Amino acid sequence: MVLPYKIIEMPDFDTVKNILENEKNMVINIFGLCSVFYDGRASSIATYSKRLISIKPDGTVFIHNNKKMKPVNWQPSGSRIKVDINEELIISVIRRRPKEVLKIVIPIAYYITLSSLEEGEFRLYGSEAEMVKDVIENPSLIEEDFSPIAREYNTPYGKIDLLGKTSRGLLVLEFKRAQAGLDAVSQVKRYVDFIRETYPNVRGGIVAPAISKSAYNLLIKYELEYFNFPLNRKKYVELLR
Amino acid sequence: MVLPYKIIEMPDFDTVKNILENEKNMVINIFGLCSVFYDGRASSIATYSKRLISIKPDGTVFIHNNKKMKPVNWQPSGSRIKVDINEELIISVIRRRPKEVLKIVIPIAYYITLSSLEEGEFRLYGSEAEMVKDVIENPSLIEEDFSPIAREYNTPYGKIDLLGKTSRGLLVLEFKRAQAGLDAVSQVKRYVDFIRETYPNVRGGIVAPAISKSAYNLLIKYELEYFNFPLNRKKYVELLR
DNA sequence: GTATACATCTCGAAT
DNA sequence: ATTCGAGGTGTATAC
Repeated sequence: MVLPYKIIEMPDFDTVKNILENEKNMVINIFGLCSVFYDGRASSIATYSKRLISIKPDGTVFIHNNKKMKPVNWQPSGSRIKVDINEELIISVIRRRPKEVLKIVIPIAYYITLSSLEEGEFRLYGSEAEMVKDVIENPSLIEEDFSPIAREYNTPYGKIDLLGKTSRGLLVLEFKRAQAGLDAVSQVKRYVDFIRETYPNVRGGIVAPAISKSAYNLLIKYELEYFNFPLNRKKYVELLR
Repeated sequence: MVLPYKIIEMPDFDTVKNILENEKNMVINIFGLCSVFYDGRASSIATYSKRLISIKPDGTVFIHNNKKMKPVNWQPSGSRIKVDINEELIISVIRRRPKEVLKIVIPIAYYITLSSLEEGEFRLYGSEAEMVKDVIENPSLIEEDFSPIAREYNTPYGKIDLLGKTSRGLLVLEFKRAQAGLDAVSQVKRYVDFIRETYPNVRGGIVAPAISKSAYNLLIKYELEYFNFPLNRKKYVELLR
């Protein structure tokens, strides 16, 4: 039986270089002392410290320290990897668009692991798209005579989540899966202003399980409306059993 | 010399449980077959697949598959970890606020690594805050007679990056380190509308290295202004040498 | 390619 | 504890 992993402790630089250049289907983790230089959308310097470097077959690279979710440095998928050996091991990760370079300088590698990860099957429940779907399937959740016209309706100033009408005219709806903030109010305002240019009889509203105090104040100032719509989580929890 | 890591291949469940409960200063990586159930802000199911689980001392947990930057599942720092052994190894990661639970079910663990990662020193150059600083130090970059009054000036509808005045009245400035979009325009609009309520003689503008076409159109519609301000990257690149 | 908005966004700062 | 906005946001999607 072939094991789905390989581990090399205290590898020399040639071994690491060889692995990085030839193992194209494994996720590679290197634990070592390293300094990291980034230049692209911004620039950064991370001085020598013990960090964990992960490299995926699709060109994703990230470097973690001992805290938090966010890597210290990274490069998204599609990046190209180059390895050089000097006094130290140097891994360069290059991205074309936007043009950016990550340079990882490694004086000591404590171990390197190769693991044959899979993509796996994954399902997520409770997205904004599902909220919109729920409303389309049951429009009276919004107003008794609400009837949807278009989903993701395009305007020059952004896409309307759901455009519909009632006996009182058009209704522009912006959905938020969590508490709505100022940005959500500004979105609806942009859409309603645009629609109103050609169709004066239009209202706008936010559909969300909650709204921040100042967002609500702004909403009122703009003469928009708030539709409280608690995400029905129960049905998703059922699926997890 | 004590090595800054430990690796156990094909560990039994008791060994993994013991490590997770007692090794409080190491970053722990487990490569194994696992299924993952998440319920909290949303819900998700990841069926059995070979994935890499990382656990940091601060309670951060993330689970990667073989592609992309984003973990399949995760839990941010501050989460509490509980380990149970049944037929399978079950790692529960619990967060209080918001209330959410991640359940990792592991029938086979191929290896577990413990690595003593450090926080390290890190500096980032090229943030929006630096742009604002540059303008404050050299206000004529905006307009000949521009003079800053307040940074991060608070309004009920968000914070103004930089409030200043010229001979023509007040000037509200919103900075963007990259290309400005519709959202940036909406921000300035909110701030200018508010200031105008008490001080009619006010203009608003976006300071950015670029602006999208539709954002520019909206800017004009709102009678706001665009100040082209290319981020001077050269000085940061110098620092990387 | 460009742009727009979502995200279990994460994270820090300020109230 | 809440809320706001920045972020090297990443990611998918539509044009």
